Amino acid sequence: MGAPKQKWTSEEEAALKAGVVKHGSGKWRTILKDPEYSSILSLRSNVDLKDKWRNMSVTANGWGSREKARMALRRSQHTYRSDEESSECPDLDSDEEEEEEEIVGAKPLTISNGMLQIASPKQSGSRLENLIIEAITSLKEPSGSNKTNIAMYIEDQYNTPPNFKRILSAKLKGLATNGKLIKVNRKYRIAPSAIFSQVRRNSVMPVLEGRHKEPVRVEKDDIRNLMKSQIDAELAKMRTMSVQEAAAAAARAVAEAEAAMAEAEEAAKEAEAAEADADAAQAFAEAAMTTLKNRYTTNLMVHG
DNA sequence: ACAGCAAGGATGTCCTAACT
DNA sequence: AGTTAGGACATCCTTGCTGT
Repeated sequence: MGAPKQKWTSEEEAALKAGVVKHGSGKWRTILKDPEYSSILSLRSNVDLKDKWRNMSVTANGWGSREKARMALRRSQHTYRSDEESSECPDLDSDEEEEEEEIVGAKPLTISNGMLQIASPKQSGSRLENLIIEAITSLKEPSGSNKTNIAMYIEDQYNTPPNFKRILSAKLKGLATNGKLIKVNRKYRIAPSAIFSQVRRNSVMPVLEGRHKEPVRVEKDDIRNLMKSQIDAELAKMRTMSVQEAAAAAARAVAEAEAAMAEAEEAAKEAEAAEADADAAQAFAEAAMTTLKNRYTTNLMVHG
């Protein structure tokens, strides 16, 4: 190779991490230009920053065989604590305790019939599509989330297979093609129809933000809280019911869920129609602007 | 056309296990 | 204990895409 390898110092890594926190991942040039980090990262290019960030993400989430071997060695020497949350990604500290926490906190994902599934009993059967939607929703990035951030989110939450990035790329491409995601500037946003089908699976209606061109965002925590409180209330009711009453209540719940689904479907159609309206309106506005500009220029030419 | 970025290939470095 | 082979990781480099 041409240039000799320059190992990253902890100071450089810290500057990179701080830069990403401040400007976001993908803004490598901006981070380099930031006077706060430019002196520390003066020997690095934007590509170096990108590569290092990639490596840091891999080290923090995807455990290579070297780490596995180390962990196996340690496992044989002492036992682990198992009640800690996994740390933030990417992790710069090579602190042993944090490494252990990540392994313990990771939720394994498995591939079955070409679909990515979570092996955790709570969420078994979840598909990669759902995870992607969850990631984009949770990241709450105004202009959408790029592939790296989506991958990092999922890898942070779940233990992913080694070829996860490739699977994710293919899935994102597929979702963008079939219209479930909208890709703008390498960033992905959720198409309204995808949100409604996601919500339908959760049997909860989202709060619509009116006829807006921006995709409707569903607050995951709101859904979770709503579902939990609803379930708690239902369970409390059911404890006091007879078998017949419980059966009747269940039938009513099914009917309500079906009605909600139909309503959601209708709302999805409306949202899509609204989007089309907005596009048409924008096209009209642009045409009007062009006409006005032309008239203005003609007037200028005629009247001086 | 140019700049900036992501993706992926190429290659040096490090680590571990096996062997002597 | 020293050496070596193989694998994994870290970094550099190239290419193609996208936006201005």
